[in-house]
Amino acid sequence: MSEIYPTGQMDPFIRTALDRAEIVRDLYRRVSKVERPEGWLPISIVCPACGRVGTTLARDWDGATVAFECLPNYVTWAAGCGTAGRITPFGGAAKLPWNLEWAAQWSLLGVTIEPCGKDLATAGGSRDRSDALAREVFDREPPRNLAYEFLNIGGRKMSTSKGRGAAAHEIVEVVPPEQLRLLFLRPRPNQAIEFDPDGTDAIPRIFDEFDRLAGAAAGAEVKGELPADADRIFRYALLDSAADVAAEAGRYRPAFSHLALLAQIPGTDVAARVAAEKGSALTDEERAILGLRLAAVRGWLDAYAPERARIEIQRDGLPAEAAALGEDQRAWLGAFARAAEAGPPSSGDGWQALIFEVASAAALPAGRAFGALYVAFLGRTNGPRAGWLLASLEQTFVVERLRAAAGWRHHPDGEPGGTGNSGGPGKPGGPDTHDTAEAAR
RNA sequence: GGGCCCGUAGCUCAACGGUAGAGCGGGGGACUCUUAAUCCCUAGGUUCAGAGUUCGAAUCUCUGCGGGCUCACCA
Repeated sequence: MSEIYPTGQMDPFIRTALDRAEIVRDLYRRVSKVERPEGWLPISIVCPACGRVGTTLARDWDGATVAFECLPNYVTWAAGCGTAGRITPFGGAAKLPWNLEWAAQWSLLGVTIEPCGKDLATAGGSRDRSDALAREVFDREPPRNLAYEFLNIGGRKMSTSKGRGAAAHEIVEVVPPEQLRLLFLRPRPNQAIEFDPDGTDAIPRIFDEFDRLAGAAAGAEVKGELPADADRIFRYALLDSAADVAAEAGRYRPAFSHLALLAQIPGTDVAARVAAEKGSALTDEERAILGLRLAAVRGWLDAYAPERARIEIQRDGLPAEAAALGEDQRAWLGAFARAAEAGPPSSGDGWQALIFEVASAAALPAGRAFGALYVAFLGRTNGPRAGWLLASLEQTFVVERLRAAAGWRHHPDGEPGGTGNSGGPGKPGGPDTHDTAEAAR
């Protein structure tokens, strides 16, 4: 705005404001209960000597010039230089006070609608003053207003003692532009946006919602209900709202939570995995999307993710959750330990194949086999692709842990547990497993 | 003290006058290389409370309670 003053375009409004200074004064008093001194003029002179704006006081408008003085003690935050004199307040020599400038802009630019934040829209606030100024000083209906709400970051202050606050620049690091736009577009404008990324799945969720809208825009069937304006919301969430929506919507976007897993497995070529899951090579655009998401994922895991999103190899010992393992799973783990020791696979694929192979031989459903592995190594019933997880660990640790998990026994009544009902068709395992069990105790 | 927004299933929200819904989570099930994936089933919430308007209210009005934000000047 400040570059408009020198062009002279604001001059007519400055003149009007000065001519109607009494109306402005009265209006401030009426609308906002702000009392201006007698003879006050709605103008801020730019001191020709020191260039300060806030330190000057103007009076005595004669239709061509005003008297001004740059006062040392007018405001507390700056000291004027003491210059005084008369000046023509046009062409950049002076500025209008905020509320008048706002109202003048509406006339200058022909604004018909201008939403504003609720801090300005409060009763007797800036918006009320500018509206009244437009009507009474510039003889114009103010533009249509629409007060919008704020974005709250989980009720947290901007900077927390832990340094994991929610300053804008920090959020931007974890939420890429298009997802951030979606965050603002989705709720109604008069509704405050509660965004609490800390320890929640708020960030993954906004990615998922974005992907869901993309899916819908691409014509795919998506789960759940869609908002009435789903296609428009998606279009305007895009950085370039003139972009080819269908093309954008059709791009392959790996799910955030899935990437969060892949990113936590050491030695994984995430791009290769994602391409394999897509079924074809990634396009340049998709590579860019992946890069952005991976950065977001890492930032999220680093600063915001809840504990349950972090996977961690339980190095210290067999997780307590292993108590819940079934007999069939223990037997399988024992067999798998032997197979792994006899012929350790060298790759994630190899491990993955071995898991299925041994599970098949033991007639154990794959789901239970995988579940047993996750419990043994992560202390949870699910996790990232087990083959690659095992491939990232040392051979001896893997075998050792498998044996320990196979031998863990709840053992409430002293019954050794070798009831034989786990043998079944699965030859491998049986006796060895039980021996291991005894040894482990 | 004034203004605005919100209070609906564990969580995030949708329905904005016409039989309370979705996603996620939770629970159950399926799946021999998909394994926080995918698919199927399931949850039963006095819609903050009270009063009013209406044939009918989560939805409109009023009051109360609770939560959040905002309000000199300057820009």
